[in-house]
Amino acid sequence: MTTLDRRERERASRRQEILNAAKMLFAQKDFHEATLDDIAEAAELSKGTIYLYFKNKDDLFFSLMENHIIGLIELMRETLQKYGDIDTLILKVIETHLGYFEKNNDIFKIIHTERGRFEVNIKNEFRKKMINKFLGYIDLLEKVIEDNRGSGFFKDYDSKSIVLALIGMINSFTTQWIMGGQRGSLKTKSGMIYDIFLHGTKKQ
Amino acid sequence: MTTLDRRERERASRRQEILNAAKMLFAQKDFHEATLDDIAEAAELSKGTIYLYFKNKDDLFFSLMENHIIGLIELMRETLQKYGDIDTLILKVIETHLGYFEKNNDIFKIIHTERGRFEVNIKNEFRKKMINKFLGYIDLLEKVIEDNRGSGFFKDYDSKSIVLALIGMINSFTTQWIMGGQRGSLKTKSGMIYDIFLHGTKKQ
Amino acid sequence: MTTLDRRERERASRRQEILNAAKMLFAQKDFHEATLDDIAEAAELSKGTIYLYFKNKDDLFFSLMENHIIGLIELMRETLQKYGDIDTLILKVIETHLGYFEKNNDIFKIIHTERGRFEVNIKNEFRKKMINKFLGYIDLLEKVIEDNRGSGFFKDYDSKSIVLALIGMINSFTTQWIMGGQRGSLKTKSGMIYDIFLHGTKKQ
Amino acid sequence: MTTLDRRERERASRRQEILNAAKMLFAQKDFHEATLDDIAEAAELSKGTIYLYFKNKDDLFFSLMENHIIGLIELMRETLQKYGDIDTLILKVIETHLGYFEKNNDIFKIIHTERGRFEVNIKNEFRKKMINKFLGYIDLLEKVIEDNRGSGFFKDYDSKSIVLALIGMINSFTTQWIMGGQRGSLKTKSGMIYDIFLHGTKKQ
DNA sequence: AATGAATGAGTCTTCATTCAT
DNA sequence: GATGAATGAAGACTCATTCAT
Repeated sequence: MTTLDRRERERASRRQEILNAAKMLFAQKDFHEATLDDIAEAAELSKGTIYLYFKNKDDLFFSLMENHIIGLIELMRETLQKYGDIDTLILKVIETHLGYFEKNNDIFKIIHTERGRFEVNIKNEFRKKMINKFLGYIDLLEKVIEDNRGSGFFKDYDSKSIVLALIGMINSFTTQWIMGGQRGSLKTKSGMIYDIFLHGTKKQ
Repeated sequence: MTTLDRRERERASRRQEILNAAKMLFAQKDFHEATLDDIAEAAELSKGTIYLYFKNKDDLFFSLMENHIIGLIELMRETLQKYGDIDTLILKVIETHLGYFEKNNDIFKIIHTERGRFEVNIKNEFRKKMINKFLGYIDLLEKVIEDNRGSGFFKDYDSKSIVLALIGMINSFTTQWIMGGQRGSLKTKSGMIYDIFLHGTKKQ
Repeated sequence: MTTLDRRERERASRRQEILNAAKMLFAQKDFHEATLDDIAEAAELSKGTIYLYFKNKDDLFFSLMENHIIGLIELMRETLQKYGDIDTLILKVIETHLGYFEKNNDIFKIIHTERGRFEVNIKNEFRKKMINKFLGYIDLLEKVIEDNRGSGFFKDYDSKSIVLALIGMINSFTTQWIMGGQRGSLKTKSGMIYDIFLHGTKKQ
Repeated sequence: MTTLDRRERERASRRQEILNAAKMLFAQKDFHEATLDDIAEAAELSKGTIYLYFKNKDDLFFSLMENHIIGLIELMRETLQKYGDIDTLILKVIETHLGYFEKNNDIFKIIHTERGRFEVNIKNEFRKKMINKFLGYIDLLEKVIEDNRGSGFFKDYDSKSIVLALIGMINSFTTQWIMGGQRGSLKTKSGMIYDIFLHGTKKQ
């Protein structure tokens, strides 16, 4: 079935092209301002074709997001398996997170622009699915804290709060880096974040 | 000029009614989904009237934001003048910020939903003005750090980074509180944020 | 409230203009082929304006139909009150029906073109409402038969069947007249229909 | 030429499959609402293949109709040859017509739904062809009347009118039967229609 | 012959903005 | 100043038709 395979591959690659075009546009304009005409033009496809690959604009948008959240979660999972020492682990978590968005800064822009939309107003199914993916990521990090509770490493705040503190800082620096025009490497901030977080949350 | 005064006052109050209606709707929907029809109806005014008070939808939106950022800055200024001791000051800064958004959670929702729009993609004038207001707030806090550098209180990271770390954490908890349905008082988080921030950024 | 009255009247007349334009176009093309652009242009209005008077295309279409069915029922009611003698009554019923569609032949075209659509496939609410209006008309005529049953005038077939026979013939001739280009007066057929129906359904 | 024959036969059967799928769908939806995608799926064929058998959607639709009108005409011709006595003949004509649509009620639904389209607004060639087929059927029945004029059986109305009266009644009952959900046999109405028509059109 | 991916014109509908009253 | 009717540009989505494989 080589023909079928090829067709399958072509379909997948076409889908990817659309997602790439969409990524570019959603990073520039916001959801409502990026039109399907724009996206089709950027993908060098006709508008109708997009509907062969995605049910509608929402589907396209959330597929894009989902893919990337999944990608980030995968990457983070790998990191978590590689390092045992909690100290190192935290640094690596920060680096992985920053690294991912340094590389995929378009996606960060989109998440940053649209996140509020599905966090605050959960109306439709797509958004609900989306937010669950996000929460999955938080959960993953929460477990890291939880698993290292015994070591007496962290203060007695609940794990979710500890994770929120970390994520909050990371996002803050990422935003800053994006707003400043992505100058230099975002990863250079890892050390500082690590330091502040570590001393901030460590049992004295 | 009592007549003029009254006219002036009436005009201002009308304007405020529109802003209130807009606040309610932008907190529920998102910029593009909240229509001027909605807002006019909520303000119990005709759509055309809105254009007598605001140049267009963008102007209405950014006036709303601007008012509140100014309000927050005012409030923060007062706080800063009241407390001299850096230790106490930091706690009070956190409390003031959390307190403001606990009270004005509609505005936080809007900022949270729309922030990305003017932070990441600065296209039009309104947005540029907006972002400057935000930066003004950051500057204000930066100065607090700067003014207490001599005391050897803070680590040698640049002041902006220290502020970003703090703001990032605060936002993270505020988002969490909003998403969780504003249960309890947001201010209860002040202590924890203070603790983490303080130990995280303090010179050992 | 003369101003309100005038506004009311203007609104009603505008609505009527739209209905007239719609009538013209639905008589020429079918529901799907007559576009809102066409209708707006014929009404010398912008497309958006139509939506100030009708919820959507379906609403416009069914309002048009409803108005006319109601009009026909009204007219028929008046006829029924004027004549007591069953013999005359039947002739007048036929004349009224033919007269109505001779005058409103656009509407007959539309009903004839679209009737099947809501008779056979009753999906949406509008269509359900529509068909009920039609059935109301049939009911009205059934009652005429029923009320004259005692006189031993009609054969013992159920009233609905008797009415269906009559309506069937009337429609057949109206269609023929329309297809033939509305030449001459449709009402000239009354006598023949009356004759065939009367002798066909009369008790021997 | 056995190969050619087989190919011929296969082609014909494929064509028929498409027509059957189309019949099913046009009976459910209406010309514009039944899409070629639907039809292709129902026929278990690719959309493109339909275009190898039919010029376009109109062609498919009218071929379907044409086939059936031809079928009805054939059937009626056979009936007409079997019975000599005008009395019996009329009953048999009614039974044949009702029988055909009882069996092919999908087709009746379609004709009922779409008839207006080609009867009232004759625009394109397909439709013109269609209407001529219909008129051919009327002509056939007209000839029956004409051929029995000598016998002094029918009133002196023109034959077309007499046929229209008959067809009108038949259609009226068929519609009723379809709308009522095809309960019982439509043919049971033959007697009544025959009775009303006979006495209605018979010379006294 | 058969496929089904691609097309793009065409449709309904929405909504910020204007303007006569 | 206030109104709200009218506008029309713009957007998401559909679907008959074509064509390379």
